[in-house]
Amino acid sequence: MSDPFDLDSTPPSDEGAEVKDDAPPLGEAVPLSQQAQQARAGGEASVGGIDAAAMLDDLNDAQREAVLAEDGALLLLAGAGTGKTRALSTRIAYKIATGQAYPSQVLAVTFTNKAALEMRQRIGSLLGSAVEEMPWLGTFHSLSSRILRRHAELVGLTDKFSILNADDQLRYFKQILKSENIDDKRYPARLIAGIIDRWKNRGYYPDEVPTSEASHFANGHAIQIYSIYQNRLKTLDIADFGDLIMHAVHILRDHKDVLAEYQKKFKHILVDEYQDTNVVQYLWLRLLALGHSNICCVGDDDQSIYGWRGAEIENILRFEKDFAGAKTIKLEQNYRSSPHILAAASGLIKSNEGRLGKTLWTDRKDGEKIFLRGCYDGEEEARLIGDDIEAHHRAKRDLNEISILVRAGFQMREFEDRFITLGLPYRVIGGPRFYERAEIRDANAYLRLIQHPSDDFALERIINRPRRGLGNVALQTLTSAARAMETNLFQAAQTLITTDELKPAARNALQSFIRAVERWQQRATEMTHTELAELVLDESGYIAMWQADKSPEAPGKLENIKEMVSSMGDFENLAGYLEHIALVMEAQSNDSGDEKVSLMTLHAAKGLEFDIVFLPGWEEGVFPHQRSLDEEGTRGLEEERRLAYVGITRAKQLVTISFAGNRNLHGRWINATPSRFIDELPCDHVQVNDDAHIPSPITHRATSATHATPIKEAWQRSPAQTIEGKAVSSSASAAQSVDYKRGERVFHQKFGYGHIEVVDGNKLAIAFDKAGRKKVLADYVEKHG
DNA sequence: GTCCTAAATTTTTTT
DNA sequence: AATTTAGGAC
Repeated sequence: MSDPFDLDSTPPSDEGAEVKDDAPPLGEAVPLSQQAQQARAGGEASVGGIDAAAMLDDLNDAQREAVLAEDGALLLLAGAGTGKTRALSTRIAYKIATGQAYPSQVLAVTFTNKAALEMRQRIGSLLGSAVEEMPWLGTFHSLSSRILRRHAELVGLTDKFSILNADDQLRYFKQILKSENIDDKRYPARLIAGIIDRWKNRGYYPDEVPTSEASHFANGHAIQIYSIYQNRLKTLDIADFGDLIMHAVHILRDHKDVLAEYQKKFKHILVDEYQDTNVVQYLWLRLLALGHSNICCVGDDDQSIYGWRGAEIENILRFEKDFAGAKTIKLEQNYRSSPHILAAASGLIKSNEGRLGKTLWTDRKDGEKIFLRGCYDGEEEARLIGDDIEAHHRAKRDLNEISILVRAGFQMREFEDRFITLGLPYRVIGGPRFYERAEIRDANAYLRLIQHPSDDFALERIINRPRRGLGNVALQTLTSAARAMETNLFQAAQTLITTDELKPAARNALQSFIRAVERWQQRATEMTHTELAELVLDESGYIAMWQADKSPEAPGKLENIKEMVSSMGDFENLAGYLEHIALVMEAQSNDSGDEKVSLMTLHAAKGLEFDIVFLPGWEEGVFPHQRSLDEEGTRGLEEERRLAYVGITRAKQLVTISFAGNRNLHGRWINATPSRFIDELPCDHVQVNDDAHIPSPITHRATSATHATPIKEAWQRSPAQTIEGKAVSSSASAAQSVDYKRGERVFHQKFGYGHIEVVDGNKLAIAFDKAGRKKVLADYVEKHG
């Protein structure tokens, strides 16, 4: 009887909720201005001892207007640093505190889990502990997943469906390409995946794709694969990321009764980062908001940076047409950045066309101009930034308030290398994720298979990990058997072990594997999911496999698995845990509050702020990224420019933009040109900085740009030298044969000091004091007493 | 079926 | 440059 997703579980009582839903304690009947006065006067409007009026005290006029605006469609056009999350959270908290809505009647949607968490915390602190639950606050994906589980049968799934991750998805596309005899050189799986993803972002099932697109994209192969793929997912009872939202929209669209239920349920809909919504997400909102149109969207057209994921900036530009009678409130007072930073960012974004147009202003007067620095190459850039950060650190600046924002992940490496050498503590945000590590995915695959035997992707992953003698041939046989029977691999395997299609050795191996899984499934009902995980990882031999592994990373992997198992205790049951890892991917950061510099991509930085921000790699081809220009033209360029805008506006006090004259990109030296965005920065707010305060070890470089030099001239002069003569550096350390022994202490140019753990010919596995375990060639280290 | 070597491919951004 | 994939030897 207990349905975890019961729509009306949170209000005081199920029956009562119906009535109260229609007549909230203090209602829309009272004009809002009056209501606000009441609230200010003494909090009569408040419920549960919370002082709703106090929430308004620290807001500016526009923010207060946003909180108090009448029901109906409302667009908050909020520039960077204008307190949009604050306004949105307060609007929700205010509605709850004044009794206009129960927490369970508020649908609040964000894009990232991080944003959802932050909003939850903000609302929580506004409301105190009085109202903790906000069951319908989450990301589009997590909320859709909930809706989908509740009505899965309407789209041919069960409530236990698994969620497919991008990795397995791509592997499966490759399989289909092969089995359909499609040339994967001409039509790479990535391309097909991209096309299908775009269709899903627009909400098209295979039979709904416009015919012209269906026949032209990838010569018709895309639609062919999409159709096969979607059918297969259905038989396996699996949904991918795109499906979560697409299926939810189809359910709402095709089942009036279900839609009505949710429409009635959600009295208030609030959406964060509206500029990033794509077509399906728009439909999703549109359907749910239909009727009362009680929807409040917050966004900034200048921060739309997810066009490549299907985001339609038009959604926000069109808002007032979409929702008749919509009201727009602009939040323009910026509380974050200094005037120079704000002016530089505003000047840059002016080059974009088709903006809604906001004028950010601040009453701050302090602050320095943006620093611009040309460097010889990427290594020097990393060194100079490292030096700057050390200087800030010595000046007692908090490292947590310093960040380096890069265009793409590969740019992070040289900074990590440099920071390790310096011993400078740093954290990578959105870097390699815990749940994406191979050992964690293996362990989870065991659990997925037990939970949901039709999860072919899980079975394929672990059927031969550890080695059971079930290699490609056995898997091939199994796959074709499954296809012939039109069922999943697990069921096919159960049949296959009763026939003699497989050789005896393989058949026995398969049989004992299947029996083991069946046994674990039974045990699952009689123990906690944590105990189950321990049992399975032990009995399967998976733990033993890593224990027997002599490679230096094996102990770390075992450590990760241990961490994973212990984290499972935070979840109610196995299903809850699996749902979490599929949707969240990020392990809860148990960051020990230590001071650390943050390193991340510009995309990951959205919504964050720092005192000091470094923006390296502003070179044509890197930023704006070449691919973006090639594939999206002007549209792509404008999105890159918005990304630059996002980067600059993260800073409260200090921005340092830099570029290198020579850049090593995947092994080739490129003679780089400074980014066009540098030219677009207004000169009055930029200071060309040639490291007057930090002596540069590169002597053959021009070092004379003055503060007054216009930006253009400065960069044309400074980093003009190219790479000749540079590539000699590594050949100097000729291979002298030295004997190394286990336990010996050594020094490495990049990783610092460490001791040898394993000697394998001229290869050494070394545990570095700061850099952790690495495999290194003996030529690159020297002995150290 | 497994292991080793050579070649190809990667690097835009994420739920 | 580094990691993944394919092919060939055993």
